[in-house]
Amino acid sequence: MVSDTRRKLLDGAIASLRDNGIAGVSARVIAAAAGVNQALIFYHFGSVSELIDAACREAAAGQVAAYRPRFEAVSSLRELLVLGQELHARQREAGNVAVLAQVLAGAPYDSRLAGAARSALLLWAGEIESTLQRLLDGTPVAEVADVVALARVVTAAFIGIELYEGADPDSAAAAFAALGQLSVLVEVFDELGPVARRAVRSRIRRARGSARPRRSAPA
Amino acid sequence: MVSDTRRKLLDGAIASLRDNGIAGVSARVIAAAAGVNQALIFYHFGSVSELIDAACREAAAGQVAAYRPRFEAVSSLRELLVLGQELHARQREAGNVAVLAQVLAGAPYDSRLAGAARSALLLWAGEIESTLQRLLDGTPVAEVADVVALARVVTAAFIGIELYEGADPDSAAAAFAALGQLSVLVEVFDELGPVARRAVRSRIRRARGSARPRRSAPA
DNA sequence: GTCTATAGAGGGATAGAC
DNA sequence: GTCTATCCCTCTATAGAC
Repeated sequence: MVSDTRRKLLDGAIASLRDNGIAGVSARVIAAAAGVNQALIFYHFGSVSELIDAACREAAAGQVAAYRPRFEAVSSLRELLVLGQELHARQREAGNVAVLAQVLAGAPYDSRLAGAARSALLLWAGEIESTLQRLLDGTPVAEVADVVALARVVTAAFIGIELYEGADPDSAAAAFAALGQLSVLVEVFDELGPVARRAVRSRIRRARGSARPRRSAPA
Repeated sequence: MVSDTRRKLLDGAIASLRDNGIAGVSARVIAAAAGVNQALIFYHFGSVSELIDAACREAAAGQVAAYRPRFEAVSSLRELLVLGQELHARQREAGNVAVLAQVLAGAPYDSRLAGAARSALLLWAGEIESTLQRLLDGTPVAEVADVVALARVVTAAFIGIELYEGADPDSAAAAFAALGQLSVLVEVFDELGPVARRAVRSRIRRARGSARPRRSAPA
């Protein structure tokens, strides 16, 4: 059972990150958002970075768990996209993806943040990965695409769009629309069935000669 | 002609953003990197945000101009990807994409940074857009994809991968590999020619009924 | 245009009373 | 566990000498 103050601080950290950005968070800002004394951050978590680390891990785990049934209900790429758009829209209220983007921006300069970011990315990418695995299994696309890696591009693109949104909301909307178009393309491709499969196989044979071989799924 | 001090400050701002992140830059840090007195930032630019704004716009314009011939020489999606990977690798030295990611992270909380980020994104996305336009013109993919929007997803994905790299370098490499696989898919698709075209057209007709209509290119 | 010095706010972190 | 008070540092920005 997490004590009341710890709870408030974890929530306050996420709220501050969302409202002030990684450049605007501080012990005082977080404590004010949490409604507790500033010194308690150091008593309970040791430092601001450690608090953010804990808050980010917890929030990501909770969010991913909450969306798991939704991911499991998805039965096509376009449904996955719709889920992504909903997730993006909900960010206005909860802001968890925006928070992740902020932590990610700070990661290269703070090892605690890096750990938190890695943990959150793994959770989200894992969820996307198992969904893609299920959707693409046995399709021609699966022959050419490494699903693990694909899940990571999708995750990266999602975060990129989130950041894009902060600077240029209209363009971000257009980017989402384009993702939808790409998913249509993949679906059409899969509907081509054997024709596509043959073309893919012959292309891969050709590519093997000149390009580096396709990597197997990393750990 | 940009004065010597202004020049040093513009360079120092980019270097500091790259080395310290948006959360770690300050007038003192930038002045130290530039090797000039801290007070000169305010004399020449008015504020730290305004300096970053100017530096970011200038750097983006310079980088895009420098890469323009390379973009123009690209003749396939996979070549475009190779160019992207090279650009990504060069970031270890110049760090301009990482800088853009940092500015982007700060954009929602600072209108100056937002302007700088918008400007840089427009430049990069524009370059990618005209390249894609050239590569995809007349292909089946062009029938389903809005090139303007597509360029923005690619830009967003690129930035997302850059951030991903800061937290989890191995995964970022995997993400790049997946982009390569997607470009193979698109190429195979285009090689299918009339078959793909017919499938796309019929799919679009079906989609028009249930989904919202495809948007025309925004301004 | 460049410097020193400094005002005044806010930062992380700790000591010690309760 | 929580509080106040505080140390000492860094921050932006400006004033004023040169």
